[in-house]
Amino acid sequence: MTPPKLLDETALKERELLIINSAVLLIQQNGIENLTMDKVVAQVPFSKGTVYKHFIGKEDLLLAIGNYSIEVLGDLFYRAYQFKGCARSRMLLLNFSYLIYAILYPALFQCVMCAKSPNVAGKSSEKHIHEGERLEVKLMTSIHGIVEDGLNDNSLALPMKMDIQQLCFSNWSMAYGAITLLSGEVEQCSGRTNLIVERELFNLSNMLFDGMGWKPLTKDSSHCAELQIALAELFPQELAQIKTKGRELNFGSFS
Amino acid sequence: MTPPKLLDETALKERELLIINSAVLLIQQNGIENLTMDKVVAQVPFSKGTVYKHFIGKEDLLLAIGNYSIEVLGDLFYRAYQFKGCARSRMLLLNFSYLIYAILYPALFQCVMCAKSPNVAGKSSEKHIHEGERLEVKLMTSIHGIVEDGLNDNSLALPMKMDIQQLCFSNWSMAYGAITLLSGEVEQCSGRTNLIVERELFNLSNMLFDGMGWKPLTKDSSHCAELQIALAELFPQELAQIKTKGRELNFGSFS
DNA sequence: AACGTCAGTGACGATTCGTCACAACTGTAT
DNA sequence: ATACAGTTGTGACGAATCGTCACTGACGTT
Repeated sequence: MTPPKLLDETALKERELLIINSAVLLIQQNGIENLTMDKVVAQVPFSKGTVYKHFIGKEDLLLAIGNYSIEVLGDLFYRAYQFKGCARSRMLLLNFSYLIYAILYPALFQCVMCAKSPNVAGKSSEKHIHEGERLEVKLMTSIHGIVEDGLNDNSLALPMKMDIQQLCFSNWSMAYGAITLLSGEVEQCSGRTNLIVERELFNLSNMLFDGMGWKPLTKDSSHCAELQIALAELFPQELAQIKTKGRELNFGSFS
Repeated sequence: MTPPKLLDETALKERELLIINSAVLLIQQNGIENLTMDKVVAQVPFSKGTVYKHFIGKEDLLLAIGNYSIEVLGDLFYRAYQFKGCARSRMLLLNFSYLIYAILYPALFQCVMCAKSPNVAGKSSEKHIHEGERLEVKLMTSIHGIVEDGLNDNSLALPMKMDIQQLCFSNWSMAYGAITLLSGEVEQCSGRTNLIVERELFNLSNMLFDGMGWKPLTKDSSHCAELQIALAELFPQELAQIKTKGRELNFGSFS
């Protein structure tokens, strides 16, 4: 009585990924606001009905793209977490991996934010929502891990009755704010003149870490030189890709 | 030969405001993603053509709403700037006025972010874009003023070769990140459990100010008690309104 | 060969956007 | 009063998009 499964599970996954990649391409070309299901269908060797078998609507597709984006970011974070060096240096490195991500994949960066909005999540399938939650936990694990390393080697102590989660969030929201406001998607920020995103992220991170009392403090260490070396060693491909785009992480303006 | 101006300038402004307010109401009810020009037209005693005389498109209307929102926020900021007390306290107060704004007018808060996206600005009229820039400068003036006060009374010194604008931006992006991620519009943040936006904003602000070396440092002052008193004195109406919404700024969980 | 099930299709109705040809109005000149 | 010119207001319309559903075709079982 079990109805025969005529369709391969992996083939379905592959097709889903094909649709997602086509959509990402369209977003890169036309902007997220001009993404239409009709265009996606036209890009893909399936009909509209088939696409709607995978994604119950436009928002569901957007959420799936967001999930994919989080996965990409998660890999970058994990590499920063695993890198050598003291905890504070690695947290700075992680923040810069976030920046690299935002520069390299602006469309993906935008999709994550977009997928977080309640209107998107509200119209999405349970399946994709749960998958997103799973991926986010994985993402936070790297941040969590670095903070714990700092606590374990006594370079960091929990300040002002805060717990680990709060410290993680502090760093996250700071980096998020700086990158969001400066990394290009927001063009009309009046305070933007003369602000250089890599310099501000660097200063802001260090001020926050100093405020946490996370050793070695800025006055006792040359975090900038360290960071440049670590970036070059950990993300050589990504930095080259950024150069291809005509951009470059510039540390010349601050030392 | 001058063609007669049959329409009053102030009447036009009034009508524009009426359209904006109707749109804001619709956004509050249905969410920003379900705002349609047809619905706006239905809410308003004018025809579609007339509405399109004021706003060249949906995005232009959105930008105008964003401008209106910035104006509202600018008033709150200015009040924080003018309040008594030391500079650091007032900057903290300003950050909390931002939070009050986000809680009290979530639709407006969302519109500002939305209006910043390039797809909206790209489809808007020059007139509304310029007006937005003007309003933003006004907004930044309050932040700028508080930092300058801090520099003047020597409670703050520019750290690490940074200038005033960079310090302003640091505070702004930090507050922006924390409030955006926690103030409710973003529901699915995995790190969100057990995080209380007023507590995190308070801690994050103080850590950043400590990192800047902005006196009095946290260890030397009871910023929390001060803040509560200042908020009650400066924003009594707003706090009452927040209570009306079933929410309340809760300082019990941290002291 | 007949039948049942499932994948796949694309035409269709419903919405929404923004426009434009026309209607209505206002003030001035005759 | 009437004619007229310029301005303002209207809503029907075409184009674009969304998501659905009745249908087709392929495959396996009886």
